[in-house]
Amino acid sequence: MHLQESGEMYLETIFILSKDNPHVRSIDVCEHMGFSKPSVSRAIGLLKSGGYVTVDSDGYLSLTESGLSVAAKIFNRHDVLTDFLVSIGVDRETAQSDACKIEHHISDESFEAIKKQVESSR
Amino acid sequence: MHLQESGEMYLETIFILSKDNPHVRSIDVCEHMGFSKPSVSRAIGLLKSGGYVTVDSDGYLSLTESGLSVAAKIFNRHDVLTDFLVSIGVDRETAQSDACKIEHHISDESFEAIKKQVESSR
DNA sequence: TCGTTGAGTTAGCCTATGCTAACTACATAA
DNA sequence: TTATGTAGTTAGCATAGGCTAACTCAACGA
Repeated sequence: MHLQESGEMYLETIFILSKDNPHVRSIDVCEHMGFSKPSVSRAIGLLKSGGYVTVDSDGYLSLTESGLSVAAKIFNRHDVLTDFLVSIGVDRETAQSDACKIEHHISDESFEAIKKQVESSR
Repeated sequence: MHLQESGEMYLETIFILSKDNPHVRSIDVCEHMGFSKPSVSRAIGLLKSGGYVTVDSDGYLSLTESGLSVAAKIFNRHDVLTDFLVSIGVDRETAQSDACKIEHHISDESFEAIKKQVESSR
C-alpha cells in the first residue's frame, strides 16, 4: 500500500498528538486536523489495513513500526524545513505552513542537502 | 476559478512549448506531459473557461494575460528552485524533479527568501 | 429506567484528475 | 472517390479524499 500525502499527514498527526497525550483517539485527530469524523474514520481504516496503525478495544490509536518510521521521518522533515526557512528570513508561521507542504514532496537527497545547510548555519 | 497544481502544470507546459515552437496544440501538450488526449482536452477546456488559455480555429493554444502570468511565475520558480538545490549539492536531475513539485506549494515569501539565497551565493 | 451525550461507522455525494473506447472531422494519398 | 491518418471530443470508469445525514452503541446523570 503506497501512502499518499494525506496518509502521511494522518500519521504525523497521530505522532504529534502522542507526544502530549497518553492516548490518542480518532476524535482527537478530527479536532487537530479539522476534518469530519467519517473522513478520519475512513483514513484510519485504510492506515490500519496498510499496517501503519493499530486500534485497541478502547479506540486508542497506536502507530506500528512502519507507521512510526513514516511519521517520525515526516515530522523531522517538518522541523528541519521550518528551521531552514526561518534561517533564511521567513516568518516562522509561514515557514511552518510551507514546510508542511514541502515535507511530502521533496526527495531524500534534497532533504539531506537542506539539513546540511541548516546544520552548518548554526 | 482557483487553479490546482495540475492546472499550473498545464500552463507551464504551454509556456515552455511556446518558447521553442511558433504554435502549440493540445497534442503537443499530450506528448510533453505524457497524458492522454482526453485528459488534456478536458484540462484545456477548463483552463479556457477559467480565462487562462485561448484556442484558435486551427487548434493553436495561447496563454491569456492571466495564464501567462501564472505560467511565467511557475516557470521562474522552477528555475530558481532548481538552481538553489543544485547550489547546495543536489544532483541536477533530482533538483529538477523536486523543484517541479515544490514550485506549486511554496509561499511567495519563502520563494523570495530562497531566491535571495541563490543570488547571494553567485 | 430513561434520556442525553460522545465516539465511531455506514451510506452516499462531490470534486479533481488520471484513463480507455469510440466517435467526429478533416486533409491527404492512392 | 475512397482509404488512411491525425487531432480533438464525448462518454464513462477509477481512485483519492473531502463532506453530510443518519445510524449504533456505551456511559452517565436525573
